[in-house]
Amino acid sequence: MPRPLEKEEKDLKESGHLAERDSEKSNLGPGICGQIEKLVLCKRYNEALELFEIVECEGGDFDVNVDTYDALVGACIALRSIRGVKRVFSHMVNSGVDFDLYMMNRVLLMHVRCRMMIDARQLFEDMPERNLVSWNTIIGGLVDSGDYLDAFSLFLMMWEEDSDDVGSRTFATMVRASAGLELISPGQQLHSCALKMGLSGDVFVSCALIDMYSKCGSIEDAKFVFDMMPEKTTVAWNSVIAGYALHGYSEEALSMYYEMQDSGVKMDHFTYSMIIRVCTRLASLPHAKQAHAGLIRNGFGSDVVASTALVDFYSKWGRIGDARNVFDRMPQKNVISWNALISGYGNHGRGAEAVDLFQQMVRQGMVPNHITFLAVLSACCYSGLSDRGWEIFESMSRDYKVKPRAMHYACMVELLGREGLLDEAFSLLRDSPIKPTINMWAALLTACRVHKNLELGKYAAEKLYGMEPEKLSNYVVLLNIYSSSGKLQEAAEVLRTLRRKGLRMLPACTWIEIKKQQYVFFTGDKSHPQTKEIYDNLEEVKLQISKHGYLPHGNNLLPDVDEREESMLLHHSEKLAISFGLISTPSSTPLQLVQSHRICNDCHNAIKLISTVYQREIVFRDGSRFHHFKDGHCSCGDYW
DNA sequence: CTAGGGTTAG
Repeated sequence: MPRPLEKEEKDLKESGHLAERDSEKSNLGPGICGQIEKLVLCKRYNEALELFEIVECEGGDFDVNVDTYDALVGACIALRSIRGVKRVFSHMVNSGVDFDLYMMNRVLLMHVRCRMMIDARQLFEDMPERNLVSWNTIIGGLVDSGDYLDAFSLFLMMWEEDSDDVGSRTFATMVRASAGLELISPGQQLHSCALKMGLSGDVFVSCALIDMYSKCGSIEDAKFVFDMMPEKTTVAWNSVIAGYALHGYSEEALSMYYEMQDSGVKMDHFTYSMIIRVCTRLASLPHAKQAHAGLIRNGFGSDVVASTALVDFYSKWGRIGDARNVFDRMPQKNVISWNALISGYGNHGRGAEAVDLFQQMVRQGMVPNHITFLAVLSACCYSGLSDRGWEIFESMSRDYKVKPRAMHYACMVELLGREGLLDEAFSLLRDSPIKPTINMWAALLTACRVHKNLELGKYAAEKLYGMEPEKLSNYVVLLNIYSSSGKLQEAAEVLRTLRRKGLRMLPACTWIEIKKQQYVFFTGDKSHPQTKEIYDNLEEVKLQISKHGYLPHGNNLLPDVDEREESMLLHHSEKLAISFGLISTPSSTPLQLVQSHRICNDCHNAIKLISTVYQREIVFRDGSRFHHFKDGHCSCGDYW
């Protein structure tokens, strides 16, 4: 039963929300209707609906007036309770209460909010009269549930019925529908209509337009609409930043964020979530720390989404301890938060802890999804926990009713491949209930490369050519397999195929951030002002790691780059970047690098030794995965 | 009617 309402009642009376209540309706006991209305006013919606249900069950029919129905409808809207909608609505119908236009619109909204779109459409059809609110409610509901085309046809009906009555709200909604369809032309038409009707100054229309243009691929138009806004709201800034982030313009997104900060507009948890994600892509620790501080300072520290983004950031950049800290402080966590941390542990080569967390999450009643399983399976895979991996793989559909998808099979192919069980890996791929996908063949091909199985590797590579003939890296892996086993003729053949197809290898580049500044290095790069120091230091590094057993072995494995680079092994972009990092940061500072291609064997080996000799943690993201080098070991288990 | 923007994997 509801707890007493004295405090809220007092507050409401003082604020004028409660007037001469209780006396006027006394048809049922001690003012049940009044109780319900008060509970709704205090946002205690669950209790309001419970009370309604109790009275309904006990008393059979009791008189409820319009205000109480309105309150109950409000409770259903707030709670999105389908059960509530059914009960309240049928009570209303049976009571013969008068559905005026206002009440019809409320009832319509109640159905829309609870995603009962079939009933909502029927209600709308049956309405004896409709106004702008009715149209907006039903059209908005259709857009929210992704029925964009239906939304358009209703909008056109509305337009024909009375085009003068179409307001800015409707326009904003329809612009959102165009964004959902990812069709720019209806969006443009709506834009010009809005201009003609003088609605373009409307904040909501502008924000919807920004979002629509960026989702339809025109960030320039989005920026134009944004620039035209006389007063830029938080959402306007967020929308345009989201646009840049969506298109991979991370630097632009970041600089817009600083402009937003300077403009004095309040930033919210949406802003921070996006920016933290941008920092993840840019591998920028200082900017991420700044955003983390801002998040806390502005009181969004307990936001689930932003905190999850932070967990992801810290774990991707080598700071799994910090990730864990953020996670442990989160007052609420969702599946995504757990997934982020589990895959973090997996990427750090800490599979046992990932499995522990998985079990902990299940014990706490969190329901794992397909991504959870991908995270925990790949954690087992990276750490060589194959028995545990198989157990979990088998339990996922049996105990958790999550059907393994192609990616889960690809992961298990990799798990077998790591152990050198290539035939078993191939059988799993062939016998899986899913048609083998690119990822499954690629996992097999990687296994063949690492374990030097020419025949199967060639077979997998050919499959991949058929599936993605324009993708360079497939050819390069085969090229590597051939050249590393001395099959030079075959290697030359692959190169000829490449030329025939006009596929050019792109130069590899590595970038590193020092003091909030990004530096990019190409192989043999001499454009940096400190070039001499970088190269001299590299010689010194080579000398130091040679004492610990470093031997250049360029003929062993080509990187995914131009063959010219083979002779420039020592000057690979990752080595240059690391050399620069070593001389530009205090000792024991971790280094963070991003590489466009897959790291080559020689660099991988060299970096492992550097991490020991110079006592540096080196976090390296390459084209295929995440490497965390520490004390001479890499989190990938030397398999990538 | 009270709109518009955000997090995990690939």
